[in-house]
Amino acid sequence: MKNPTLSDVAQLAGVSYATADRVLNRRGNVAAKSVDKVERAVEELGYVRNVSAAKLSRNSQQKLAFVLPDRSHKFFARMNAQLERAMPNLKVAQMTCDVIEFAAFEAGALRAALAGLVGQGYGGVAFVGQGADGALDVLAALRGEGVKLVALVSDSPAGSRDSYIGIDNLKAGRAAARLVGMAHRNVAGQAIVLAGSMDLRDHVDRVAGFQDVLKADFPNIQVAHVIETKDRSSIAREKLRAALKETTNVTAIYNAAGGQEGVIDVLRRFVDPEQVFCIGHELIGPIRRALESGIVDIVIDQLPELEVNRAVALLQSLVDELPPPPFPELVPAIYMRDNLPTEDF
Amino acid sequence: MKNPTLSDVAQLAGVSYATADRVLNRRGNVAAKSVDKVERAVEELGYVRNVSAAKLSRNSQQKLAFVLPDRSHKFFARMNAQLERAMPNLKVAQMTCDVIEFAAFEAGALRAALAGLVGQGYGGVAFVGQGADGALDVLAALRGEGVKLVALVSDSPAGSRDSYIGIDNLKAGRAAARLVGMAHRNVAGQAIVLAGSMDLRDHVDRVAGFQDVLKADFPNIQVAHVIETKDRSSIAREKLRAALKETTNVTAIYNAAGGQEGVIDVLRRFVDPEQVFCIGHELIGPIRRALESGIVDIVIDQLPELEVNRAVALLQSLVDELPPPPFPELVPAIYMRDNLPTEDF
DNA sequence: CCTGAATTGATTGACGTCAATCATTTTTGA
DNA sequence: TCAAAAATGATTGACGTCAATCAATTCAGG
Repeated sequence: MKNPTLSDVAQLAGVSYATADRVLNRRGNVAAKSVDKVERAVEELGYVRNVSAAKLSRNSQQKLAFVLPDRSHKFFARMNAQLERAMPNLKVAQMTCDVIEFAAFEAGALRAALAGLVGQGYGGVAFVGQGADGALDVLAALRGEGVKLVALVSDSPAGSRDSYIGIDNLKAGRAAARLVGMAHRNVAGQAIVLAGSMDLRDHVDRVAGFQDVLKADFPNIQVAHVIETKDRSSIAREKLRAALKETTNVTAIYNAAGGQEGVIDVLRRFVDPEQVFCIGHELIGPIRRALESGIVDIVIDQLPELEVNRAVALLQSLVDELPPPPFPELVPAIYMRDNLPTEDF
Repeated sequence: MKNPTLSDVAQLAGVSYATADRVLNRRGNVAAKSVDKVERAVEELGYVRNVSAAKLSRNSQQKLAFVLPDRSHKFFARMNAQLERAMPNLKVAQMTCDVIEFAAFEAGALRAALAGLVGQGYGGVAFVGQGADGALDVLAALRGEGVKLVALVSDSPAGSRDSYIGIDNLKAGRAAARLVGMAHRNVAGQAIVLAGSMDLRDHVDRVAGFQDVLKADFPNIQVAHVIETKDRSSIAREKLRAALKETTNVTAIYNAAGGQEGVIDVLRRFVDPEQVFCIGHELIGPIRRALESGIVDIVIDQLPELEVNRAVALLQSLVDELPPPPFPELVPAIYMRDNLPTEDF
């Protein structure tokens, strides 16, 4: 009924409490055969450390940090808001959480933000991996001092973090293409694709997935343009407008990028929603309204609230050295005007 | 830096530790003005109970139970498996979790299963609410002895449980209709709808949502039949076959029910996938393969693994009287052959 | 003002782990 | 075989809360 304690383990192993403790907390100076005896006893009793007692004894407030692009990007504002909602829960777990914002798409900004965390005693850090390639040394420094790292939304190289939480962008792009294809019903047409930057792995993946499926299953839909917007509305507006002018029979627009206001602007003014199937990413205010009014047909959303929840839970288990929660694969929502969430983002 | 303790609260409030304790743990026999003083001090210090210390002191193994339809239903097998994966995490939280299976679709089976839990000292119970109408008295009995209740997948009446975890089936049906409509591109056609039983709220909602959207936005798609299958493959097979025979120009099939093997059978043998847009619910083995082979176009999945995770987390917070985690609205996955999860269910 | 009831104060052992100290025993190597 | 090194044992205070006890004080009603 009652869980075994470390004393029980020691007793069964035939060693003192002190030795059992040395084994479990890796304090060293233990003979191999003692380690063995203790481990066998742990196994036999199914001993698991009483986390409550451990935390209480250690009596340490763990510090977490979330390093996110500034919240002027509405997508990251959603993450920020969710983090805010999670604060009470973090508090009862005896943790604090700082949010560090950095200028998105500015080279070196992530690096600088992360560098500020070195030596500050953080137990875990979640960061949006966009631009992490230029921060590998800082990430290594953090890990070196025992900080647990979780990449969010956009992955950083495998060796540089403990875990990644984000969607599979290749699949997202493929799904987008399938939906476009379905909506065409074998009618031929031209598609325009927008991406923030072909330097960003996320966007590259989405575009690649999109093109793969079109090529394989819907050959009569051609990708006429792949536009780079740098996630800026003004650029998107101009380039999309130009592309529309020089292309006949545009039947689909896939915006794999963020910052969609510019795209919607053009759609609203120059495009017949009946003729053009339009699909984008991330449900933020303006996009939602475009969806509701029929200008946009589908929005793929990576559910940042869910990602934040997972990051928090994962960091908690990492810093306490507990087994990670069994997360199923993260699958983005596909929103239409008919299944929008009740809360507005 | 360090969190305030109850002693700090007592001191600030100008009462003894004992009195502060009496207030926080509702032990009674405290004068109103003392309660007030303590509450003000709590507020001012931002005191939150140290959960680790509380759990340690109480030293109680909490018992949870999940009451699910038997796992011969592959959908519930998925839940079962996820629960299995969550066991280590429950163990470190000093909790145990029993899984009680009952015969699905058998009147009284849920009631009987729940009745077996009364007086057994459970701290929290999650149950699939299908058929809960006949078990309201047992639910009341459980709540009466302090058991926290969470309805899963299918809700039970609002007053009979603490919380509900499941998808919005109306929205799911609406989304299904939208996808069907998109794929028709203004071409007229006939749709066949299948449901397990029109007594089940879930299925009724899905069908209603489906019909709503068709009526409003795609009037040239008619619902020719609404078939009740009792979630049995044999019935689905027969009735669908008959419906197909007597209907010309069938262009869509929406299966809102579980137990889809029968439907797939018929599709495989008698239906041209090119002509008929087919959409169903819940990604289980056979459906997945039908999706991959092009017989089924879309599967809406309510992500039972996620639901189980939430139920576990929610029950934990309920039994420990902690603030509930900030869950965003649960949105079902829309699977196509292109965005299937890596793991097979 | 007195009495019984209500309220408050003071204190304590337990919960299981951590982290430390100090003494003792065993092992190793020259 | 002996000294140094390695390993082990024994013990302890702290962590913050819970749940209990018992004594002391305040309050209400007659």
